Amino acid sequence: MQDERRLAVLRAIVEDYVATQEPVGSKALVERHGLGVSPATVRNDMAALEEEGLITQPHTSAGRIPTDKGYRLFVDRLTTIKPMTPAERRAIATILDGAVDLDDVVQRSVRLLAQLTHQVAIVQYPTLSRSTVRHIELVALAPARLLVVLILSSGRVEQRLVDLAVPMEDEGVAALRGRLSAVLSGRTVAEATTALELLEEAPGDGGVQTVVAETLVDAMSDHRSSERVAVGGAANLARFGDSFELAVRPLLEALEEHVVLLKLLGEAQSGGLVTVRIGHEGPYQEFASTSVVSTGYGPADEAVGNLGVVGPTRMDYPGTMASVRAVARYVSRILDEA
Amino acid sequence: MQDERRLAVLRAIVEDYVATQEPVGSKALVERHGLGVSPATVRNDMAALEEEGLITQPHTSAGRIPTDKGYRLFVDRLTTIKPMTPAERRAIATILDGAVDLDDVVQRSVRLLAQLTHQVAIVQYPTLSRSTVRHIELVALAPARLLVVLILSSGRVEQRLVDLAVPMEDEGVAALRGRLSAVLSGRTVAEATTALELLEEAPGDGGVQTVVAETLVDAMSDHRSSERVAVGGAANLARFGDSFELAVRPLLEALEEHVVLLKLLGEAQSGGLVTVRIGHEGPYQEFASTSVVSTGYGPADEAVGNLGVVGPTRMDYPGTMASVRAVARYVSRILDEA
DNA sequence: CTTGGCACTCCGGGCTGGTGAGTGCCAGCC
DNA sequence: GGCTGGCACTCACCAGCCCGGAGTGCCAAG
Repeated sequence: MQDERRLAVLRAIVEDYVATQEPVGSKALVERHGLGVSPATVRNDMAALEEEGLITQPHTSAGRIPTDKGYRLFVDRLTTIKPMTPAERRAIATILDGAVDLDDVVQRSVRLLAQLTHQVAIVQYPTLSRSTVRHIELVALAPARLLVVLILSSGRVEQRLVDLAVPMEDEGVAALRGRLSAVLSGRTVAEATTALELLEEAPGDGGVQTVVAETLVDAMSDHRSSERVAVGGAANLARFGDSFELAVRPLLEALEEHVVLLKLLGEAQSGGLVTVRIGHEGPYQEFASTSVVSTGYGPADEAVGNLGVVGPTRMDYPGTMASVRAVARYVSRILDEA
Repeated sequence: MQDERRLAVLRAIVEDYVATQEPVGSKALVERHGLGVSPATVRNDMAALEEEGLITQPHTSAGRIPTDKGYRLFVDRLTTIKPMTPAERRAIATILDGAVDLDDVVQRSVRLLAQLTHQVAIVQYPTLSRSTVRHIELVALAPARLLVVLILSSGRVEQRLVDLAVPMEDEGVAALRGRLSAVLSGRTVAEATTALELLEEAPGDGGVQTVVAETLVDAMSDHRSSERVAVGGAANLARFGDSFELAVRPLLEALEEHVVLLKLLGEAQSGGLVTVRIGHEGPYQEFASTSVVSTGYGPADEAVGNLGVVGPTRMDYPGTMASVRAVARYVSRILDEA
């Protein structure tokens, strides 16, 4: 079957090009990979592959490089995700198990992912929308000043200061805390928000209830809508090698635009599936020469956030996919335990 | 006085080189600046300036560029900090006044500074060491689980979860809170830390006091020693123009090493003084072609943190210094009000 | 001390020719 | 029908070369 051989040639081209970063020619190909045919045969195959739009030559009579379509086929059909070595697994486990709180988990994940893949890593903070209210605390710091603490099942703690128009008795604070706790405890953030909006309307103790409810709604919506991300491994941008202006610059600018990054990460994929967005497949044409490898994470198959890396289309897909998947799994496990 | 003219020539060279980024020759100099002498005269002056090590030529028979020493003299004696325009002042005020909490102030400052200077901005989070303990709260989330909340005068709120070996009565929690509050309230973080270390020793209620004290010490030391910084405007690295490998890469790598950034910012300068560290004057020789413009900020002349920008030695010092100073002042004012 | 003149240096761009990697095609072979 | 060796062809890349231009240093005169 010369059809199979052609795919083998495509795979060899992708692997070589990723490794050397140079167009790969027919002769080098047969030497490096053990396909038992002559260069001339490979040339014919290459012509066919080019016909199908899977590879291309940067200029006449140079070697071939894969097109986005070529990478796509490679990722979909020609590769299996490399398993992580035991040593790598241990390293991941040790680093992530040392985290002290949720933010620390996110920050460690970003660093880890950047190190493992030698690329720019992006980790989305877990969304609150699916987490539930575990506890609410009101603390009177001063007669007319309240500290509102909101603890969610995801482990996130939000706190806000509220200045009151009128001073408030300790019993009043306790009563309000009791009321809020009764209404909100165990509810999801979405449910809690609607419940609070009702409370806001109700006339209460001199407007205190209203302002506290507003604050809580604000605290909940804040980190749900303007979802935050952590970025790491910007130094790996240097790996783009050529085309500073073309590829590195737009990325550098995007790194501080968290909205753009979130869009790059894309929709959450649950169930351990890793999404690969190659070059122009993405939402921005500025990133025509970058690929995004991402996946969702979260306890028990329920995605509460995404993480992934972005790098040149010419990247080591099997290895990168493996790292992304492995880190997502460990993060999920940690969230499960917490 | 030809001595004065020589300094004028130096100033002109610095200004032209900063603007054009190209070595500046004698002819262009007399044309662009109105020094009423001939190119030949300027050449003599240039030779003298070169003799003193203030300027140099990249290669024989090219224009001159300032040396680090030349920039130093320029900054020290030849320039006054450009005042900000009213429009700029208003912009700064509007942006910073919109901040909702301490972290937001820091993040907005970084963005602002990066925008104003078109360079990489660094803002250190306020240190805790000078702030005092305003309030301590213990909340029993579960029989054997405590939430510890620590509120500091700087406005920072730290919270930790503590798992207890044995369950604890509500009265015990209240008593412990009272004891801690009595010992710590109003103390500086440093004082509080030593006080807590004594408490740790004392045998208490089944080790609860010990573990809570440890947690508090940890929370206080955490953000004091590993002081955090915010970074912004990484995209402005592109402004380095040439010498990607030489200048941009080390910086790109340093941007995630917060320790390095802190060292770059240097010692806090209070009293509105702006520090300029030019090229090799800094602590790292990798950054021989970058300068750091920084200053301290904090309420009432008491520096609680630094902020600044880092950019190529060839930068607009007067403008940059003005921006850094202006932002530091506004941030200080906000901290004063809070 | 300043100025105009002059010879000198050297970077940078454009042109040229040689080299090598790689291709496409064709005719022969299994 | 598919594979192979051979061969002519095409470019990118590099080194060498030349040349113009910007800029300098020096000198002698004002």
